[in-house]
Amino acid sequence: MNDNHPYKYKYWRPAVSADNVVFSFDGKDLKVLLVKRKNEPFKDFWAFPGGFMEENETLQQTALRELKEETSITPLETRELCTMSEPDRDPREQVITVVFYSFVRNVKPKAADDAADVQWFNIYELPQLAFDHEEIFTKAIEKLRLSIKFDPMFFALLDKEFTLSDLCRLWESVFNKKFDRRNFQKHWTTFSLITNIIQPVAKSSEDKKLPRAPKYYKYSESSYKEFIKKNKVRF
Amino acid sequence: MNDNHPYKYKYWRPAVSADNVVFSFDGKDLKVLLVKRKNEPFKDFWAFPGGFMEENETLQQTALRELKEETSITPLETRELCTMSEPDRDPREQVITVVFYSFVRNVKPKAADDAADVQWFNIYELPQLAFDHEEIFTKAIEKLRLSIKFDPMFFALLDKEFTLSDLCRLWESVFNKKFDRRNFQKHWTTFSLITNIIQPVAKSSEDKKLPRAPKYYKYSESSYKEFIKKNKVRF
DNA sequence: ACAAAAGTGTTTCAAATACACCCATGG
DNA sequence: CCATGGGTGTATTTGAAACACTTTTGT
Repeated sequence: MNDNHPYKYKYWRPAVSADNVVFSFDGKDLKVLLVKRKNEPFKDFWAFPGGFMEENETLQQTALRELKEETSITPLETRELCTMSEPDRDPREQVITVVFYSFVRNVKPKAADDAADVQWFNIYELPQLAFDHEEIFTKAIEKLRLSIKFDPMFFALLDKEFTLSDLCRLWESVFNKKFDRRNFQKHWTTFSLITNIIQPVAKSSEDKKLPRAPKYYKYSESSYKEFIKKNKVRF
Repeated sequence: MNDNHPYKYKYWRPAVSADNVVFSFDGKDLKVLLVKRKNEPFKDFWAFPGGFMEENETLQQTALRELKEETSITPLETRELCTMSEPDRDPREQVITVVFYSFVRNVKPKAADDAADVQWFNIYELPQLAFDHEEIFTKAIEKLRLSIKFDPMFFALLDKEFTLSDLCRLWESVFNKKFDRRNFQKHWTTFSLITNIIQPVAKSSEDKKLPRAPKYYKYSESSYKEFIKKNKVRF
């Protein structure tokens, strides 16, 4: 590195980027947001939206800023997933990337300047990805499956008012397998209705055409926090 | 930044460091490894061992290299904890740090050049820490408590051959509370002996002076993997 | 009348909890 | 002979699992 630089710490430094794994759920399939790269390296490959860090922002801000720039999407909440730092993960020079994941609902992305295309993909039907993004995706799915039980952020994937069938379909998408609807419902109507984590609501507008009208529920953050407080480890 | 630099990506870049939260367990208390800083900023404050990234290494390698340099300790395994990137977390310029955590047993650290002192601290009696390291520690404890049930790395905190009382004391240290010894033992002698995750061994050297000779167990990685395979999510 | 989506019910079984008691050893 | 650390046993309760049946409505 040129010695005539403004840094106080005289250390080599990698380029630093932040990427986003954004999930959404259309009521049937879990989707993940990908952008088609307009530039080298990996031109025309699909990749998770993201970009380079700028001065005076946190990496989370980098992630959200780039996501908005490239796809016009802004999730309410993001979580850190992992950091990728293999020296040759970018063919040109060493770039470390910090990956965040988030959930959104019912949003249509708009492709921006440096992305040729933006699209939701069924998580079980992904195209080939740029860089080490397939490895990133594997980590994201693992995190997803680990956290669905206790991370209330998951409810961001559902409408504010949802049915237990909706919730069940979400779980089935996350684990890519069928669950027993009866036991699934019982679990939530006993365990979770006692804790009030989900609460019944009178659904105002009934849009779906269903043989029988389902009950609707909403997620209660305050009850969730109450539950977490009480739920201590014992033996 | 000076324009005459060798980087292909012409972006601003922060200094990047890696830090280590290293836990150990002396049979009674959980400890964490801290170094006393010899240099500014935060001179004479205690901090987690770590340092700046060098070219052509991964962040995990950075963490392990710095840990070895500063304390002479090399854990068998490390895991990523989080990334800290608040612009003002370092008073001189923006430094992002990727934090790793690991477990070791029975090692004495040796202070090195750029650390005035190295010491194990009871995790419930920590001194004031440098930078945002107290926030890092809070995250580390949370991770610890979340993962003790299913992360086999935890057994690295025990001797290869351990008693169920040892294991119980470890849990008690992690959660900072007492467990019912009877139920704790039953849990491991039923659930986990069936899965063979821990297996009884004939203890060779009996060093402790106890009223009654306890049974000794060892952790079985292969049985753990077998268990994880079978343990599927259902409803 | 029947398919399709939604709801409820029962029985069983495994695991967590909350308890009490016995055993061996060193002082 | 008793305190201490270690081991075993039993009753209760809870939640998960594996099952079948009923309700509503559009066609």
